[in-house]
Amino acid sequence: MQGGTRGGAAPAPHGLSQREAFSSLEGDSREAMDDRYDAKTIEERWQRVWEEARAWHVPNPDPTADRSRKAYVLEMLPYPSGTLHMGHVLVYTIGDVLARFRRRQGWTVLHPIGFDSFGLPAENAAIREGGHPREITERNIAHITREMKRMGWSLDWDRVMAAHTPEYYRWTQWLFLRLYEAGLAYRKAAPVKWCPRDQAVLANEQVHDGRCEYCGAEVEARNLEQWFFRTTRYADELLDALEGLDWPERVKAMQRNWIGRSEGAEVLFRIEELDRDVPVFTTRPDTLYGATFFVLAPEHPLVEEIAARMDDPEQLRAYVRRAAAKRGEERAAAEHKTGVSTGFHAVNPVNGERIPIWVADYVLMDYGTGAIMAVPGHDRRDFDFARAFGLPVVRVVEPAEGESELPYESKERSDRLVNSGRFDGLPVPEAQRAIVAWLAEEGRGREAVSYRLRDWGFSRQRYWGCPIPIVYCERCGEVPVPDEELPVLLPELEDYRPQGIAPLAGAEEWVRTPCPRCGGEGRREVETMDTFVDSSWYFLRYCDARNDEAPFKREIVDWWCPVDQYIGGIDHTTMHMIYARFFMKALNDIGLVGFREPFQRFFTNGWVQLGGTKMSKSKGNVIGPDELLEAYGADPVRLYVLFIGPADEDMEWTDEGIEGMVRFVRRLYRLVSEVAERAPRGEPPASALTRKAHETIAKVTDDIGRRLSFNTAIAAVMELVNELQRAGAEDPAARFAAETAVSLIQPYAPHVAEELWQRLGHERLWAEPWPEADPALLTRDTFELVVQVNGKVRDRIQVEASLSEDELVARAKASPKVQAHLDGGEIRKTIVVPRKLVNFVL
RNA sequence: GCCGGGAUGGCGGAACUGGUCAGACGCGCCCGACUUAAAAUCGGGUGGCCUGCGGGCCGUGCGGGUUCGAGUCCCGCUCCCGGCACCA
Repeated sequence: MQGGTRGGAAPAPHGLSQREAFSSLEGDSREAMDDRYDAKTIEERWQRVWEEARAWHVPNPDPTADRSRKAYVLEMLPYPSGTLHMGHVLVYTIGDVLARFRRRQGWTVLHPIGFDSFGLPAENAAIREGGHPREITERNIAHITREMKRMGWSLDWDRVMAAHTPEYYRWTQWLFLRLYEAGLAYRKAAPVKWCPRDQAVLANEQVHDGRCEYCGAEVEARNLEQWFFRTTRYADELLDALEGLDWPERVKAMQRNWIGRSEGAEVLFRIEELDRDVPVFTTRPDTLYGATFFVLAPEHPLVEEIAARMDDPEQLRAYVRRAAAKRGEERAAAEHKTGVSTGFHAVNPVNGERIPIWVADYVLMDYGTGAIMAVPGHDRRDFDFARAFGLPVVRVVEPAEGESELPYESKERSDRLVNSGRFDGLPVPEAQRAIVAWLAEEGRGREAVSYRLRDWGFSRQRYWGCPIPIVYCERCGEVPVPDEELPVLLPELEDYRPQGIAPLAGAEEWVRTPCPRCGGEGRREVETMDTFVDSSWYFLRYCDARNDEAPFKREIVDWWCPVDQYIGGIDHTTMHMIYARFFMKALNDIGLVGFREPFQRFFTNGWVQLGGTKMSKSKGNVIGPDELLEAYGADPVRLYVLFIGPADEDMEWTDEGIEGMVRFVRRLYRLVSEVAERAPRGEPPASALTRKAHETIAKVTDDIGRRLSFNTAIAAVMELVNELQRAGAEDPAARFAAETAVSLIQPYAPHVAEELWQRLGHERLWAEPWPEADPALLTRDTFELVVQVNGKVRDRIQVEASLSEDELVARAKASPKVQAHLDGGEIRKTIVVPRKLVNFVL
């Protein structure tokens, strides 16, 4: 624990205060041994019982069984870091409450767990520590598994998977081959950063100011053949299907932004000197007359053609090289726009005007067509460029009234075209239609849609990942490895540091393999898959986790899926969650699954903060679950992380808070123990305490099941416990109230609940049906009628629920307090809200 | 710039469909009981101002509005958080 290092705010180091708290828990020697809450003993005992009963294992149902009461509860696949952190504690506790709750409601619950065990962190840790990624990964998995079990999460460990095991990645490869066959996985040349001195591919983050992070050499762009999934084929569906998902609005908004659909037109410009047509994409076809120059991205294929015909191409080529070495962010962050004039010209199809062609890195090759018509009068970026290089700026859109400075980017309905030939005077929307229609007629353009979403480049020049099952043969070319030869095992490697094109290239014996098609000499693909491929289908594997003939059986997957409740961080919204959605659409089209969306309902957890900021090692404000478990026990920690605040918002951890939760658990423990011993048995009377218990059942059931409002459910149980305590252990309803409280708190604090349930003379609370509120007890036969005069509350009177509206008014009017305020006035209006209030308006 | 979310006591938060003097539950703080004392525990209090102790007035970021009634709905702002962003 990072004692005393967090912001200097805490008077005492955490370690200390927790140890004090711990000793005080044990401290009270005067209480009977039996009535002392000892988290450790209780938790170990019940974890053993559950393990022996295999309580959380769920067998696969008959695929024809009714699936109206199934719940697939899933937390995002964890990367197996050395130890659990507070984020895990929150996420898995949320899922666990839901899983335990639904099980007790008689649902068939799938609540599995696994590990995202391929990937850079393990590889980097291995490079740092000098071990093998596999050893480090497996050690971490073993450790984190123990911690997860100590948290008491009801996970089905019989279905555990880990992405780095051949049993799993065999099927990752198998699925890749299906996508490959369907034309959804393909290779194309794409630029990577290459350090000529280290002879290695660099990750984007390893490039600073166009230089290698390690040796400082100037980085080059290399076009490497890389693997892509055709995510863009589903761009429209990925966007439109968001509508039907029960996800938080901000998550949907993020995906919409990410997909970035925009409607416009593609327009063909003729390049005069090459006598070639080049398409551009624009969202403003109405501004076509305002195009005063034309820009190609530095990576545009025509740039080299142009350079080849220039008298002095060196300046242009140097610019292209410089642009290639820059990272995307560096290009975007550039203070001033840069570019080079080519001396070539493009012809505007609408008026035949010749405009100069420039090459500039503010135009991106991978959006639109990699070329633009520049309209500086109505586009900020083109305007900046025009200013920098003294290019003309023309106005072609004018607001209906008033002045407007250029660049004028807005497009009000009333804005009209000027300087646009025969389209002058047309309002912007009509002008767009008219110009596109004219272009289409002339064969110079058409309506077009462009997306920000790119195809997913999933090959990595790294060792610790799933090998891509492809062999390159001189005669046959690119050949997929046949299914029977899967898995393509990741070879053991002495040196797996990034070097050359990819570390696997160094495993010469592994690389050389006969071509599966012709038997001639072949070489294996040496790149590995992005770990997001592993996590795009893991939730399918859980359904049929021990199948060694296929990744899964379709009927079984179709029975369990889609995931009913997905839980995880909002930070995975745009990558993982889009990739997994893409996978389901692809697998459905291939016929491997019967649905198209993986996650029906999604809950985003907040972050546990300390001292106002997210816990992080670098800030030194980390509280580890290990220490908390030691100091307080799993139940109080589970209760507290869900009690601090709404689980989907960031929350501030405080030592006082968790200590308050320990107090609550101890109070519950003592109170229920007393009730178990002394409370009368038999049917509870229809008393206020009994009613409170039923109201609490209704509230907690709704809070967990419908609202996912975990904090308010705990508060409701606390209210019940408070009322029980006031009534005392001898109250005739005490036993029922205690049983209800224990039963309702069980999803949150399963160990102590089980212990208390046993004390109350029962067993197996985890399998006990969830209590149901008696509706007869929820509707009271009297209620408190609020009487207002002019909207101000003047009295509250107990009345029978059976009274009619007229009778309510009569009672209200009869109240002396109300009379005092009605005095002298004439009642103009009377509002009656049944079962709530009467309001007299004077 | 575009898009999304938010602002309630000393603090975390509650109030779900406009309807119980807004503030549940917890933390903190204050008072009391138990104790030689302390801790623990238990009981009580705790939005602000005024009070003749009956109560009165004000109060949910700011300014307007709708309504018998607004934390909740509408319009206009301020600030905070998040996503996208040379995306043509």
